[in-house]
Amino acid sequence: MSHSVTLTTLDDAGVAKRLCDYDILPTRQRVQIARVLLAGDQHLCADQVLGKVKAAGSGVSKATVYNTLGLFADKGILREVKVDPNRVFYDTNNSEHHHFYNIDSGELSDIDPGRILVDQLPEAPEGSVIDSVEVIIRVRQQSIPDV
Amino acid sequence: MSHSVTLTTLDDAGVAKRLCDYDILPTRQRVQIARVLLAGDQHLCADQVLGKVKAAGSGVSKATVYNTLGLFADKGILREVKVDPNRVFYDTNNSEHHHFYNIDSGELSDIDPGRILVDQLPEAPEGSVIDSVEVIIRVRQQSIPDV
DNA sequence: CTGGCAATTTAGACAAAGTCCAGATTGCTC
DNA sequence: GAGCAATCTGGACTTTGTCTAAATTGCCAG
Ligand SMILES: [Mn+2]
Ligand SMILES: [Mn+2]
Ligand SMILES: [Zn+2]
Ligand SMILES: [Zn+2]
Repeated sequence: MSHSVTLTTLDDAGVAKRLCDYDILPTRQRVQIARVLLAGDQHLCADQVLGKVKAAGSGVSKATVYNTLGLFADKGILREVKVDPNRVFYDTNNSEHHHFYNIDSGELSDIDPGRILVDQLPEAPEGSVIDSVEVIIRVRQQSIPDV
Repeated sequence: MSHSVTLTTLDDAGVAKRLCDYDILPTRQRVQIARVLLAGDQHLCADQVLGKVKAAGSGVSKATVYNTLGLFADKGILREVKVDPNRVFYDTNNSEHHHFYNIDSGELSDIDPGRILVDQLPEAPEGSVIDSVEVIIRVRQQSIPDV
């Protein structure tokens, strides 16, 4: 069993169990949000999650979506990715990995782990301790070269 | 002469010349903003720049501060650092380097170049091309260990 | 059961950061 | 000095997210 489950076919009971594993009380709203998220590896922002939950016919308020995403991130079932000053992405892949960010399309994608290596990590400034190391490779749409 | 000038004693004429070097027409407002910025190596957000300009007794509008910071970044005299979803930092050090970001204090600081090395850069996704590579080391205030 | 109670959810007000616009200013050039 | 393009400006507006106070829900003791 992998740590980052990506089954499309996760029923409410399965989702609830998974939430419990992360010490999250599985309310109706949390299960609905988790179902949308755990449908596969994704990088979604709060708005998109709200849209998908609503599209799925479930009624969940904006405040609850924000509360829940924050809770999920705290509990470690999701990872926040802060790469764009306008929105936080929630990453269903909670293992250590880095990202490409397409500044034209706004699309975030994983960098194949092992395809990058950060060496010689420096000491954190006096009085602080490292929390996370994040590599972001910003990419642009390739422009057509002149013929 | 280094590329990133950090003189505290840069007069209006000097600043204006520097703006011209970057192909920026030195208006009164742009010079005032540049004086605040080029006073030393700093990582400031728009609000802080606006505050400093106003504190210096110069009248510059919010819209002009935003326009000008964007222009300076486009022209390459400043670098935008996107590490916090709430604000963009403007870095007066426009050379390639990476950052520590203290998530408790909100302080951004440079990583000594050469103290970090990113290896085995992966290929950009099909149809895209690398724009920049950014390493962000998030740090926390060190908690006091139990006695 | 059933009232009590804490946790959760909700609508909508609010806030922070940034963008946009239409009119005013500025700085050339002729 | 008039004409003109670039720039600047106040303030309305947008986006993303937070906050609050009231309603709902889920549990549990009695
Ligand atoms: Mn969004
Ligand atoms: Mn913002
Ligand atoms: Zn990811
Ligand atoms: Zn820097």
